[in-house]
Amino acid sequence: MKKNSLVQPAGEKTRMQMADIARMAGVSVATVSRALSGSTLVNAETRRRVSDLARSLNYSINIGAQNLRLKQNKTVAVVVPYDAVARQHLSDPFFLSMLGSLADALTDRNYDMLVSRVDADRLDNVAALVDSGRAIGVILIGQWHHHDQLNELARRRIPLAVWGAKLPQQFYCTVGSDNVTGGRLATQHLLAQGRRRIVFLGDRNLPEVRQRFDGYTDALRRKRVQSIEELIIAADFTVGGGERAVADLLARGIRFDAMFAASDLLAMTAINVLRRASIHVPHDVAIVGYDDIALAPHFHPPLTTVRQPVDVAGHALVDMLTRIIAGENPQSVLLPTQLVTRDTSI
Amino acid sequence: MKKNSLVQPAGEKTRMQMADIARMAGVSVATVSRALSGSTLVNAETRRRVSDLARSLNYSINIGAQNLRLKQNKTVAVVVPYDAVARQHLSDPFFLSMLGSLADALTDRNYDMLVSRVDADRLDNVAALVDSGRAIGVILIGQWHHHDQLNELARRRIPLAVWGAKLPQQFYCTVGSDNVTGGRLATQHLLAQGRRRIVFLGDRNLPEVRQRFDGYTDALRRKRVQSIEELIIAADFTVGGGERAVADLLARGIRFDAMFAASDLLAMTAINVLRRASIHVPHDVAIVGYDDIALAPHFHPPLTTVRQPVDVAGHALVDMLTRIIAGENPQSVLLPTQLVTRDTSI
DNA sequence: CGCAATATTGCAATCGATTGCATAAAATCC
DNA sequence: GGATTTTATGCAATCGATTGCAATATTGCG
Repeated sequence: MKKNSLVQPAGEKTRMQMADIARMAGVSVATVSRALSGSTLVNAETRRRVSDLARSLNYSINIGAQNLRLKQNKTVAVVVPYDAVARQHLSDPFFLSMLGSLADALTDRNYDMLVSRVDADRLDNVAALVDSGRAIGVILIGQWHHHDQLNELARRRIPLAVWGAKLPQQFYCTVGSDNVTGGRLATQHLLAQGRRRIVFLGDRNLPEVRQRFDGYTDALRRKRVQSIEELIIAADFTVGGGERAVADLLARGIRFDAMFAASDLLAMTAINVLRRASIHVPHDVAIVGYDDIALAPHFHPPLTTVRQPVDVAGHALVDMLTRIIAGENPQSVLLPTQLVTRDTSI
Repeated sequence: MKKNSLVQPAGEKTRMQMADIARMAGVSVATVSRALSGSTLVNAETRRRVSDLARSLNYSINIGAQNLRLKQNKTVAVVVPYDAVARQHLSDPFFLSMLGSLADALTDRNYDMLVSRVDADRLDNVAALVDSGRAIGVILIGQWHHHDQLNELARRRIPLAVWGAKLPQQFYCTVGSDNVTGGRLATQHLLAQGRRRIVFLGDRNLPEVRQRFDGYTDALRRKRVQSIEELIIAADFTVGGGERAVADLLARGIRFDAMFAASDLLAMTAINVLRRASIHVPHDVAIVGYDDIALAPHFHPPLTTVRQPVDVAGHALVDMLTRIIAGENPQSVLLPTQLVTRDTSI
């Protein structure tokens, strides 16, 4: 008889709402609202009756309306800058594990996770996520070389937590691993094996890689080993990029007896290229990667690498963001890195 | 003086809203609303003035309020069932690429993507995502063995699109690759190389793997090759699981000259274990994987595999979901698979 | 110039929830 | 028994937007 039953003969298109529960329970919406929130202002028996009814009808409070009324928001945007040119997707497994870690941390705190790919050249778009009330704050994975844009976001008071390196003149907060120490540990380990011609593989334009490189040069300096320009190789984080870089290195006939790669993916790619050239790892070339992704211990040979504590990272980022939202002014966090010695470097 | 200025001395805690723009522009909120939506009901000059003002103040319409009023919703939940016991995280790179593909497809259609890990044993929780208005529909990656729970969700009229296998007695819609053909292609390819003792590696309890296995047995039958029970090896999708399974296979001294693995990750793990046992790939054992993940062509040796068209998959899933939401009753989609011959099987 | 047609704008109801305040019913007290 | 307190419920305003309808300002036409 009602319009509803005509519009959608197959079933209830229109979602259940509080007024429906109220009518069926013979009470007002106010009472339903109170009952469902467990208020003691409503009679215990009524409360139970309403709750049971709501449950049996699979009713869930409309979050949008609730958020509007309460001026609250339990959604965090997780942004992965996306290089439209390089199609640098979510390709690195490290990002995936990071996403998993964030999902865990946010779920723990009862936040929803809105995942957004944003064009790296238009990072100002992330402000709209907050300005429009879609999210209460932003966690950004992939600092890359967007320092200035991130500072601009912070200036606009967008609650923002970034996974990356702590830099001078930085007005946004980061959580990152101790890249300098990580780079130093990796390099010292290789030096301790008697290696002297150690390749550094990675794109130093990226702050995190730059810091790992600083650790590398620091380790060399401490050991009074001359740093060799031709062993410093630029390679982006893509598989193809690493492949080209190492192949090129071989083609140029440059001798080296070890390599420190800025990511496990790069290290693995390098190992594969070397193997194709009949260069034995670790006998001819010892290799240390960075990240300790899930695949690292199962690679052949199992990969020596510097572990970034991903599981801690998610919680640290969420923690930082909630504190920023609460009006605090937290310091950037440096998580400890740790050398994991396996078979590519013995 | 106001309470706000005490709570948040640094700046404007309260977000800009339409009323603010209206006051500053000297018009009513109605006019602002119309101006920002580009309505011709408002004078062109006023429209421009209001738009400019809004832009210069970084104002964005509150999506929550807008959705409430318009009874619309542009958020899709992407759910990855999470096995609390096995800690089967988002570990497989294939899932990651799938997530990327979905992000692309949803962004194209101007949808937001809410990513949710849900306990695999409590899949009924995903209904709440829709019932509460958080999302307008659900895309689920990881059918696993949750057939019944998924049917139950469909029965409750939750708009749902699943990546997985099409099964009998299925009331939800799936997009998946043609697993049977994929399995057959892989096996026929190995048979064509003269291999006869072909290991099948994978967990046949999972529908997709089961179908790949059906393709495997079908190829054997067509070629009148006896299927050998001891070559059928159970292995879950984790790295550790594959490692144990293959090591166990070797320990039991079972002879084999080829292997069809249900995922690239399994294939790679297997290759590493074999190499450690000095078994040469592809000379001693030819291997074909499944998925064609980004790493596959860069592995050593480059991996022969069956490609699942991930890029198409995202659009297909989003397409299916929007059609379900529009009240249509789409058929499950079977995407073509394709053998990619590389070096592990020559 | 007067009236109709048209172009702009604002008022107020609405979306689905929450909550202060008023009120009705029941319980308690003197 | 009547007054007062306590308990339970409902009314109506509110959150920040959209839009039908009414009202006003402007223009065109004879």
